[in-house]
Amino acid sequence: MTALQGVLAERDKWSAVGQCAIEKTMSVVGTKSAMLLMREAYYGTTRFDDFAKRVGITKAATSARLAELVEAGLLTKQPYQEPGQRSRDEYVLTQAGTDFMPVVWAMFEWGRHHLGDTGLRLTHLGCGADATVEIRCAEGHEVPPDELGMKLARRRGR
Amino acid sequence: MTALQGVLAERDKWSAVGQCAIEKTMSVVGTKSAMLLMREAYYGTTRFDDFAKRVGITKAATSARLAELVEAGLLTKQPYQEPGQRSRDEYVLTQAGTDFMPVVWAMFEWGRHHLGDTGLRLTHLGCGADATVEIRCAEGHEVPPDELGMKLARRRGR
DNA sequence: CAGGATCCCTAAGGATACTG
DNA sequence: CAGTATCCTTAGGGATCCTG
Repeated sequence: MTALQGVLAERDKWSAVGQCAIEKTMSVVGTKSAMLLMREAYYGTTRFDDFAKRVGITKAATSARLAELVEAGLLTKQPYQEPGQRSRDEYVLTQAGTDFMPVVWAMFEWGRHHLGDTGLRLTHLGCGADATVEIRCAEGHEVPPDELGMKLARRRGR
Repeated sequence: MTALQGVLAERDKWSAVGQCAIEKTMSVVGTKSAMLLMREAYYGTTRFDDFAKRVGITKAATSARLAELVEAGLLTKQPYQEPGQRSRDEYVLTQAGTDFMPVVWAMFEWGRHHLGDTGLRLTHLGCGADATVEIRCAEGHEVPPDELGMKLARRRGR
């Protein structure tokens, strides 16, 4: 039982506020290949062919998905030049792309627990302990499902 | 620059370990409607028609997606009976479904920051502070992108 | 209320071949 | 290496109508 279930009465009001952030996010990066491309970007991949090979999708799909991720602001194309070669582009993470990490690693963690563990673990390099994705509040408390709520904040201009 | 980028040398070895957890997760719940159905489940929706109406998809899609979520173990069908009515099923969250929260709310938070804020906020009901989705280690440290690593643990039987 | 059936359209993505 | 172009298959999902 999650505490959010208490908000059903207000829920319909929120729809009126505008399209849900989850829906917008899924529209932008809601395909398997987009998620896997982001994963590869986190692993350090920057070259087109490496993306295609490591994700295991065709170049056509790679091209389409990378273009969308660039357009959505998660990656940027940056020119680089190897000696004797013409200038090419590589795909590097933006701040928005790095901010997307919790989504990808939350999926990783959920899959690991519920769909079979491959032995891979996220770790905190600073102290060596395993890392995971959690819901926490600004006061630093871990927020269990039954203490998670939703509120409609007064919006400040922007 | 993320620290994970140091792992590229080992990365190809991991592919051999088996299909990535992110990929498996996306195969199971990788559609926009599945995510939105989970969101509604967190808000407390349990009835078929309410899911269809609140998510804004057709009953055919609702039926297909809910069946997949039940099969994947995120929801269960539970019989209920209203006085004078025949017995029907409602869809309730399982533990695996509740465990999926970080994925959905991480998308919510990312969309809120990068695709336009609707004013909705996650809150910790216990203390009233805003809540968010973070990467933390077992020692309780918040893990910034440049301190997040990946390691291949020895797998223990199960 | 909780679907199933049918029809149709679009997006994702594989395979293959070609280009600068 | 970094794509583009073409062809084809499948899955997601809207619209509409029907059923217990």
